[in-house]
Amino acid sequence: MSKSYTISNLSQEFGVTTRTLRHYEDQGLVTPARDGINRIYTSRDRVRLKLALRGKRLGFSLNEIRELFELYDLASGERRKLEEFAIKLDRRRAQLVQQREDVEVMLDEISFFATQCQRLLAETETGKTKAI
Amino acid sequence: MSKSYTISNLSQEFGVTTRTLRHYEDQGLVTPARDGINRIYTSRDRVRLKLALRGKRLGFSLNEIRELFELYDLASGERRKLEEFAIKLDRRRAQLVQQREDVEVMLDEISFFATQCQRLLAETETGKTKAI
DNA sequence: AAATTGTTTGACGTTTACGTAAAAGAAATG
DNA sequence: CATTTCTTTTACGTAAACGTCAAACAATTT
Repeated sequence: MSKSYTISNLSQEFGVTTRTLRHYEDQGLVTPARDGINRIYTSRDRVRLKLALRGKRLGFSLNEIRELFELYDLASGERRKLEEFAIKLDRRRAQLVQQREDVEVMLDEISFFATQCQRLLAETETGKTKAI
Repeated sequence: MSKSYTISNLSQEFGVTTRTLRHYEDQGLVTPARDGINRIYTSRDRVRLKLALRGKRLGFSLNEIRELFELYDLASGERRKLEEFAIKLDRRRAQLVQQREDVEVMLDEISFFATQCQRLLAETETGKTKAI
């Protein structure tokens, strides 16, 4: 008897709208059961939602996320599927490595600007402005 | 006399369409000069394009990228602007830190799957399949 | 000169990821 | 019982980021 959630439960927990959750269902990212007419989300749905949102933050499309889920679900290994899987994985990995690099560079730049900014703010604060 | 580029030069170098470059101009990300009617991109445009594409890979919108460029251009420090700048920077930094975390987790997961995948592929290759 | 190639400016089309509104049913609460 | 509150489906709307013509002009190349 694992936990179950209503649509607003998950909506609130993850800070998304119920519309979003229904949309994700349309896109096959979550597959809640029904209590009569109402959606009942399982902890599996919750995990998927979490993964989906992380994917989103990384710029993956819902479609790509669904594909990843399908790959996660790949249980019995048909050779052909596995090969495709391996190729896709490698593409993703390369992409992520690039992204990690991007993030590092961007963080460096931002921290430079932040420093500059703090310095300038400090100056004006102590009245050390050039002109006045 | 720094280098200059045609639209197809940059288009090819960065693997984007000319339409994209024109679109980025519409959005104020690049500001090529003109040789008669034709666009002439400077190395400054090239740098901006590079930055823009990195921003895109990280999931920034063109609008956010433009805002960042405006911040880059912020030369004379009006106190108010600087404060807003600092706040925006901090939000971005938090976002990037989260993203870095996301990337790490995702890379871990992917490498796990890759390993599994390789193992399965190796098995089928050597005919060590369970049933047959 | 004719044809190809590269460029321009519109301008409408498309995909993604939801937003938003409407109408209606179910459940909780005063 | 009446009224919120939560939920449902249906369906049109929208913002972003280009795609995709079309028509026209300029510079090369044959």
